[in-house]
Amino acid sequence: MVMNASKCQPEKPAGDNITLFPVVAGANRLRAKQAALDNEMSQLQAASSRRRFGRNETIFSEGDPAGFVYKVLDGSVRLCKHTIDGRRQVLDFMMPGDLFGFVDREYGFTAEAVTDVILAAYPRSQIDRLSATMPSVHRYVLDLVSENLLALQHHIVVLGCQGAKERVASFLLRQAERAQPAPGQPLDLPMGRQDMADHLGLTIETVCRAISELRRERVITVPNAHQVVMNNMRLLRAVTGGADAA
Amino acid sequence: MVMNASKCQPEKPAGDNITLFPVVAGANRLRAKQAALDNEMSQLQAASSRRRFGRNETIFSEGDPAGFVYKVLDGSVRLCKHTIDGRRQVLDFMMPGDLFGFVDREYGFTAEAVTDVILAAYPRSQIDRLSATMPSVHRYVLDLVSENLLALQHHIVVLGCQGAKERVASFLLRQAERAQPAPGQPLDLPMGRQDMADHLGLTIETVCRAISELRRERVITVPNAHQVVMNNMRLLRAVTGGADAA
DNA sequence: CGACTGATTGATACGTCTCAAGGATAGTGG
DNA sequence: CCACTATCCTTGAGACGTATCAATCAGTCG
Repeated sequence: MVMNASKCQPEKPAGDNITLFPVVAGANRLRAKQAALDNEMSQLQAASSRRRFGRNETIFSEGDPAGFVYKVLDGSVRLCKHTIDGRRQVLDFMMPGDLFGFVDREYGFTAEAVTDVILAAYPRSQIDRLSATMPSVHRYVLDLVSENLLALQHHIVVLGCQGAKERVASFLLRQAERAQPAPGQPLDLPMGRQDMADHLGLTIETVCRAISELRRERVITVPNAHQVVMNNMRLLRAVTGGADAA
Repeated sequence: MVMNASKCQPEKPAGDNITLFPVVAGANRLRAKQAALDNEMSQLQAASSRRRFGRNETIFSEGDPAGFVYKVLDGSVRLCKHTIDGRRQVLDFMMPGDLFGFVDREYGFTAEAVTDVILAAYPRSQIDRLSATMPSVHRYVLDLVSENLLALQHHIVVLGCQGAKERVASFLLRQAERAQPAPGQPLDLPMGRQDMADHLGLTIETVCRAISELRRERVITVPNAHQVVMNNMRLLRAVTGGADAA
């Protein structure tokens, strides 16, 4: 139970940089304040630390005081809700470059390492201070939350309207959009089938059958359990039943 | 197709006030800036306008430029996503006092009047200006969005983990928590069965059957299609299977 | 009163879950 | 290096829950 299923590269710089906010924070108008921003940012980066977690290790639990905002540098993370009677819902998967844990004073979900993972941890106190004093940072946080909101809304449509095959197709499309693999190149799926199932409100067997069916229909190719090649994006989108328009 | 099913009271002050933000914006530290805030707020209120929509009328559509933030003064509103092939997902219902439309430059969903409805419309430009200059307002907007986020996450658990009866029970509990009816007093459900079904990812028949079952088990009493009395909150929570802990 | 809309109930079909049995793959230890 | 073992994935058969189709019921409005 030690090593990662999808082998964990020892030294890939991954998330392109370890700063909390990307250079362009969603708008160009920040350019003028870049100097001041850089200063604050270097403070933030100085206060940040790296953390490693092994596969299936818990990063934080729902209800814990939200002391840190995390950025995935390498590996992937699942955000889950656990119900009292033991059911589990995976809200989302966080991939390299993604931020999580920036809402509210207590974490609203549990974060677990899907693979061995390297994170950057930023103190919440610093983020809050920055957000309060710098409109650009505040704006960026709001943009992050908004994006999050849209993703959740879309997932509600998936869970509320779609059948099993449609859900799996939507999931693959979303992962492909985030990872942007070159056409014909395989898409990495670090999470296991059970994780997908708990994300899509299905059982592991139903996920398997849906994937097999898409494979039989030649919509996708499945070199191994953790990789998929999308042969026909158009067709895959059609499978979702119009829920994924783009 | 004109009058409301759950009779639309001609002059109930409803949302307790017509200001965009309540007096206490989620934190006490605002108190000091109250005077300045009041000034800004009065400007905002001056710029706001009232709007009326009839039952099933569209308030705005997904993709429309987000010119206004709305507050429900009377009646109720459903926020939906429509898929290309005609399926519909109701993301949430907005009741008196609730705000909607404050994320992003384009609306991410369609808003429709469930009943005849009276709204206050606030120009987005003003809100953005306030939010950029006043940290307290910014903070309040963030709180609103966060609350929204939590609600969506919870609903994902409902759709992903729960069966039909559990979903209906969760829905009733949530509505009761928002409306806080006195014990033994009926809870108003302005929306029809089809709206509930599209919210819960079920069919209208399944919603009916779940409600009937809860009625047979004496967990709820149903005076009419638009009212429910919760006889046993504890039992109702147990029905949800532990998804609604509080 | 009579027609309409929405809610409810019943019978059946379909899709997903459950339970069970192989099969593939990676890590372990001889 | 190879067999061993554990874990995960895949497939099948049958059970269960929800959707679908159809009919009835209840309330509202003309």
